[in-house]
Amino acid sequence: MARKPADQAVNRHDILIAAANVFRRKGYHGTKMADIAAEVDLTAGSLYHHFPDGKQQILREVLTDGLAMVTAEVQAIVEDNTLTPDEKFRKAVYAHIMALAQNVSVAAALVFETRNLLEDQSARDSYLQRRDSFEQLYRQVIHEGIEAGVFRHVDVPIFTKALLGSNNWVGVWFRPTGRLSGEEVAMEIADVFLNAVLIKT
Amino acid sequence: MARKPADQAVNRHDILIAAANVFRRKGYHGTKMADIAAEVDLTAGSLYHHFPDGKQQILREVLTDGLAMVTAEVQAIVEDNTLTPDEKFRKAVYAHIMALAQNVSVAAALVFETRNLLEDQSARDSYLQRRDSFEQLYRQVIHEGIEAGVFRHVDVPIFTKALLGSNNWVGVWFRPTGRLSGEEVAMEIADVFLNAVLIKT
DNA sequence: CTGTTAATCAAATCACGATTTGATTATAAA
DNA sequence: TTTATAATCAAATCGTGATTTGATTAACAG
Repeated sequence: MARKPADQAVNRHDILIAAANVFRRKGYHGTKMADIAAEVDLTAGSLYHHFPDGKQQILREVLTDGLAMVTAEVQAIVEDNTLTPDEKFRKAVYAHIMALAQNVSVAAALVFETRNLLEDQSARDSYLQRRDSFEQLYRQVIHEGIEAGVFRHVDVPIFTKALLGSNNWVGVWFRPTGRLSGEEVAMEIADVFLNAVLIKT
Repeated sequence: MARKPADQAVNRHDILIAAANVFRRKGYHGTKMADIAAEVDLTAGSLYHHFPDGKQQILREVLTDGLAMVTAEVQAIVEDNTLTPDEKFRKAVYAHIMALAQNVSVAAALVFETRNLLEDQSARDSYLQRRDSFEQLYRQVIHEGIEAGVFRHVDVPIFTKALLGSNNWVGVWFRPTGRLSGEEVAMEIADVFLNAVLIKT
């Protein structure tokens, strides 16, 4: 009945990656449908075959997929209850930064393009809600550490914002070709925040 | 010879503030000249009287003025050599965040709109250079603390990026009507990063 | 083979929004 | 008062870029 995609045919995922790349270079509004199309050797019109709702839909999917990816990484660690609070915290931050460093374009989109989602009231709300849930993961980890008596009594919401700010920012400045690898950066930043919360012995 | 501005006439500064406000709501590309004009009760065309180079010039001035303002605040503290390294660090972070919290729209522009400056090769380069100088201020302070033996041997560039990430992010989420005042937020975050670098006793 | 649907393209559409232009008005200086 | 200039407006200009439309081609199902 239906036709199976041929090898050279582009798929939705290729387009989303391409879009994220262009978004990083030019920003959502600065990106033309033709730019995204060119990146995957198509014409602008052809994109509507894959994304009937056009540019806005592409942005929406770049962000939801990106957030889902990052969330999955962090959640896996948060749910591992064999870890002590400080190990859990360190690993969560490490995993978070690694996920961002390995997908810089998507990471940058998560920082810069979320604002351009402000149409589609429903789609946007559901995205923001998932973003809040992600933040909640960190609050929970920090809270557990405080309860367990290993973390200082920091203001959890503010500490979390500070942490997210640093991590998100990695998506803005990190370059795989830089002085340090993603692993090293992730390690260093995890260390900074762990030192910031740990009770001094 | 020339005419002195009447009381009700708008001036360049009013327009820049208005522009920053609209930028925060809609982003640079999402902002129409008419939007900025409306904010100060003018028509789009009239803006060209104050900013002959149009929208791009307005963005450029919002950013350069904003960066200059923030830099001035931090620099004043960095240059005060009566302060111990840890006091200097804490006060610099505090002043930085206070400056951002008191000018949220400008702060948000510094984060989100710098990318849209990517025209005017010269103007852009000079801006980026000043931004680097600002970052350099922090690196210096941290370096001094390490030399003085009061700070851990953190990776200075990475630690600085982490700090800037957190601080910049304040411009994104902070609302003057929120649970905590700018002072409280500034205090809390300064505390987080001070604890992160201070050598445990 | 033949028919059906997926993928793609080239060429319209169609709006929107930055900038320009040509008055018009207000105010300070003389 | 006059006059020059600043400040402003309303109405064109002029491109650009998202989306639509109507073919055209390709690959699988039968």
